[in-house]
Amino acid sequence: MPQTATAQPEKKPSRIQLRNRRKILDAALDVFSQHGFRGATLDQIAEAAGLSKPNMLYYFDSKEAIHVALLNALMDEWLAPLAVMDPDGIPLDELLAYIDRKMEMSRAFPRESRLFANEIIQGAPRILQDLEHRLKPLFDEKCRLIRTWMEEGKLAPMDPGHLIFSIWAMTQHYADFEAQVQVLMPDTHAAQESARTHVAKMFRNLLSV
Amino acid sequence: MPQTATAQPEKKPSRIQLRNRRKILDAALDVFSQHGFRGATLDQIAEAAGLSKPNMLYYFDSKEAIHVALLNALMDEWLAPLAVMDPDGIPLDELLAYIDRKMEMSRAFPRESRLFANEIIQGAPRILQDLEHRLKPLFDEKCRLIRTWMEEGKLAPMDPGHLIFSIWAMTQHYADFEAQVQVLMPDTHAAQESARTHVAKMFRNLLSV
DNA sequence: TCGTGGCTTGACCAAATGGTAAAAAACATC
DNA sequence: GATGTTTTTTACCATTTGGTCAAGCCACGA
Repeated sequence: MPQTATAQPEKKPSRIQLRNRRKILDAALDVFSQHGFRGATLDQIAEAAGLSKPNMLYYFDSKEAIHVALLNALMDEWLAPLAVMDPDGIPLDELLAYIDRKMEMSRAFPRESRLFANEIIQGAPRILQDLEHRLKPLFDEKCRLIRTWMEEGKLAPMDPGHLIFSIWAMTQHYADFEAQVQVLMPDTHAAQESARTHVAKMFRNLLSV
Repeated sequence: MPQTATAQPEKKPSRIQLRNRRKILDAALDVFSQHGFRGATLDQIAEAAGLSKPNMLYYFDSKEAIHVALLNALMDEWLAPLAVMDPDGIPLDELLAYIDRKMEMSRAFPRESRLFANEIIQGAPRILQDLEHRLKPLFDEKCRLIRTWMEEGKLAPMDPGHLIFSIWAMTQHYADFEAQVQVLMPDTHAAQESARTHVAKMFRNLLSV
């Protein structure tokens, strides 16, 4: 059982294991992000991964195990742009840089964005714990930081929590609702580019004191 | 075949038909908005509707027929707040009123919001036509209107399309990602209220010339 | 080069799922 | 209350789905 996340003995994974686990997780990202957990099937994932279904289940105990592993593996990566915000930087620059990083991630990793979006829209049944224990502390910490900046008069005053929500909403919209954006603004490339400057301007305007 | 939307003969539906079709659509809204199309099952919908599965299929030809009927029935209602924006009103007031209507809808009808969100995140396979033929014309019309207002100097200049995206992103975020919002801001009632003023201030700030 | 243990497969299974057929029940109309 | 029509139920079906199992393959260290 190479996949058990149980404990001590844990041999180091072989090259084959690493390669196949990566293939599975990548395929799962494709399928889960497109159909959500219940809508995705093991056969789809197996085919996308180029493995047989039993072979896949040799690496992960169950469908749910794949999903959880995927979310866990991506969570840190997904939160990195926020985590990196520097208390010693120039407040407005830090926030605008954060927004730009998020816009860039949305553009570069739409599958990841939709994976989380699907999970959360459906009530986050499989990552509520993670939200509590990994997202919440980070969120609270950054809210305190931003509030401090505002109290020092470095940023326009507002609720830091809602500010962060605004940033998430705006940046992820272009990835999560890409199908709609594409219908309404057919020139996707231009839309992406102008979206970036639009969002940047919007928040600069909002945050400037 | 009471459910065929085909054509002419179409007898007027009986009281029982109306009642049961409403029950089915309401149940389907519950289930589809929570699990997405592929993740929802007919058994779940039937149970939520208080009908047997075959009885339900007496009213709708298939799972897909229920989903499509639901989306169609809700589309106009969902677009009403935008449609109602008045070319002869005061530009800033019109837009802020629109934003407020959207925030209110998000609060009052989160299921509907999530239904569309699920469908669009998953690539909108069953309503692309509708987006093209019902949403796009309305979107284009309102973009032209807003552009006119901006050219008249009544609003700060920006891309009207991205402005509308911003409004959608911000207003729907609180419904679609409610699970996350609830983890990060546990006092939901207060969050809802402050969200409203936050978003209003944000866009007033952005749009004021 | 020969085992041996990690890796892969084909055959299989029980449960769930979307959907059907036909009879029974309920209802309306005369 | 007989008769035709709408609505509901019971029993069923084929396919899909998540998952298992035992046997076979193959890579690699001794």
